[in-house]
Amino acid sequence: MSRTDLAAIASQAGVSISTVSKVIHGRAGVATATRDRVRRLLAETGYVSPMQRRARETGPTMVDLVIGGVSAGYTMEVLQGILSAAQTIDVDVVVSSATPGDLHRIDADAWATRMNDSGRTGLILVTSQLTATQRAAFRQRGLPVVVIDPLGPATNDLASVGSTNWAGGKAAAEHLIALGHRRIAYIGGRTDAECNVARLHGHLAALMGAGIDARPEYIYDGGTFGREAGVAGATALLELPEPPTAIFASSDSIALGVLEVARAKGLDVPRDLSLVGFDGLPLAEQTLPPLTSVAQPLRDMGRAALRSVLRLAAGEQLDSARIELATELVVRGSTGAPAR
Amino acid sequence: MSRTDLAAIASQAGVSISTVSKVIHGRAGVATATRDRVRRLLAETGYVSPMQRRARETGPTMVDLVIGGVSAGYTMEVLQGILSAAQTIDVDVVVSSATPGDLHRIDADAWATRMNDSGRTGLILVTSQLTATQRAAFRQRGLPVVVIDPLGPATNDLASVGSTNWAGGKAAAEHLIALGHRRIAYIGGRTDAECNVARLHGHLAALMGAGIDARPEYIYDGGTFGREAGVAGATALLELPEPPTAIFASSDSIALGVLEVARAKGLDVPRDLSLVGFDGLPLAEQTLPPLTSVAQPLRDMGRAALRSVLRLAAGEQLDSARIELATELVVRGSTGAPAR
DNA sequence: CTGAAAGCGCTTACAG
DNA sequence: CTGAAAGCGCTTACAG
Repeated sequence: MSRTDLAAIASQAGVSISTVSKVIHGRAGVATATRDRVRRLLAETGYVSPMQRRARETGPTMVDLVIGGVSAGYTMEVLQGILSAAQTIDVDVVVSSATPGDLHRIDADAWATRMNDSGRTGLILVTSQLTATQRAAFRQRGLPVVVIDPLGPATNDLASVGSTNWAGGKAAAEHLIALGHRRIAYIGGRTDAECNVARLHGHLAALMGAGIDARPEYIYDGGTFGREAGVAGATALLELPEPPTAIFASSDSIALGVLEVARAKGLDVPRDLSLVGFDGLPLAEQTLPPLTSVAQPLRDMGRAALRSVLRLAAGEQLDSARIELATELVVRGSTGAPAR
Repeated sequence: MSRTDLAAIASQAGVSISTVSKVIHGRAGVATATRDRVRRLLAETGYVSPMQRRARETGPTMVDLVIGGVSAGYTMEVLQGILSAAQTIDVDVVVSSATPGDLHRIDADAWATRMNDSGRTGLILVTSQLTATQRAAFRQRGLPVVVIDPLGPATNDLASVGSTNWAGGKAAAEHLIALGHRRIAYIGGRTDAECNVARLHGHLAALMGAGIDARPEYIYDGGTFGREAGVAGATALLELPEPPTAIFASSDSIALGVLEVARAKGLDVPRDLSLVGFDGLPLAEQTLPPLTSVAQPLRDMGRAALRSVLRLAAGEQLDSARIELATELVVRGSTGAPAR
């Protein structure tokens, strides 16, 4: 980014330095047309006043983080990862909360301007997505954005951190297949979440690899990653004429819901029903039986996102716009060989 | 604080403006004695460059928040309360994480200085405590501190926000007594947490009020507010020669552990065992059966803490150093009349 | 080591 | 509505 000063803006706008100064400070005595022209130029060039520049150089490095829209357990893990990494490298994290829906309605231009004014270095979003217009607003001001587990598909113009969802889904199903299961159901999370689609397709790939038909009635669309999806899904699946002997839930929260239903129905897990979750949250260790789960390295993902945003802010190029950390199948007590 | 500019410092130090400028920027060409004199004056007068001044006046209000050491569900509720309140009044929240143990080891002087330099307005701690020395460091710099649910007892020189733990504990036990229970056990959380002690004593007060003897074997010291305390406590309590017909758990997480054990033992909740939790986390609605719980208004507590810290920063006096918001017993499916 | 003087980028009162 | 000009506080090259 070139060093833009008032003089540069002024000459580009064809006005005097005084006029630019007035626009910046919102003083009266500037024609609307002139004001708009200068404003646009100010935004395009990403003008930073010497004070702001100085504040940024002197003050602590500050990164914005937007959470919201995911389970408390998931969010806390990512947050802890980011905070612990931030602490060691002396970065301050400004946290705010917004659902993906809220986010789309935010005026990114005003947001980015504000971040710039406050000397923020970059932005990390959790399980969310920005519109192209919003991303442009940040890019224009040289504010890097990194998304952890973006809802939409990974694109090259958006830095993102995720995990190997497809491989994780495949590992989960393969584990169940290796135990002898043939009737394996899938309970999905948010339909608009790319990670959910990848998990499902990993699951299907494993079935296909083992020569098992993917029955449509064994794929339940939960709509959310919450426990309620597990309750609804398990209820529906276990009432099928030929119920599954194993369920792969696309989140640990969903798996918790499944566990509740199984118990309410008097089913023993894993004897009557095997269950695999996804996320590897701390709560997976604490259920009875402890939950077999595909663990995402959520803390590492938080750390990686912070590192990426700082590297981008320093003008470095990322090796790849998309970072995928490895998932790991953690086998606990909720999976076993099918009874029949 | 008077408006100190370089000229004022220079005249007080008996040197030129140039020299002061050199000292500030650590440039060579200043005698050690001169440098020291100017440095001292700079510190004494609290010189703030126009850029810093501008940044602080222009910039957003920023409050520091330290989380850690409590369950994800609890923390997220408080965090959401603080963040939503902060959003509406345009305050930025800088979050960091530290266990109560970490916190005691931190050099508060350096911390407070840093907060001052970064233009922070105040500090909110969650379920934690500062030493007297640490509190003094913040007081000296005019940085207000508010603690949500402090570990130690409430003192007049520390602003804190909590809930009516004693009344909540009493309400829980009274509810169980009203249902006909006489053998009511208590599973406690952190022993060093004042709120835990208050809940226990509310519980005991209810028993006493109903003329029920408090049996020592019915009071289990879990040591933590986590699920493991519930597992250990329920296991011990249910193996007593005369097991309780109801358990009051001092946190929802503990109650979850109790629920697991009850199921593992084939006990029906609430027919064989009634169960009351404490906190009113979202997860309490999602268990099977849904958990009767003494709800703390965690989001409101977060909001109140933010409001308090801002009022203190504005130089206002709080009506009371200790704010206690009302708990509310939310009756769900985990409590009923004892079978026998 | 020191400071008068020129210069920096920005702001503002004011003449047109 | 506009901009030349004076001024702001700070920085810096340079003469002493």
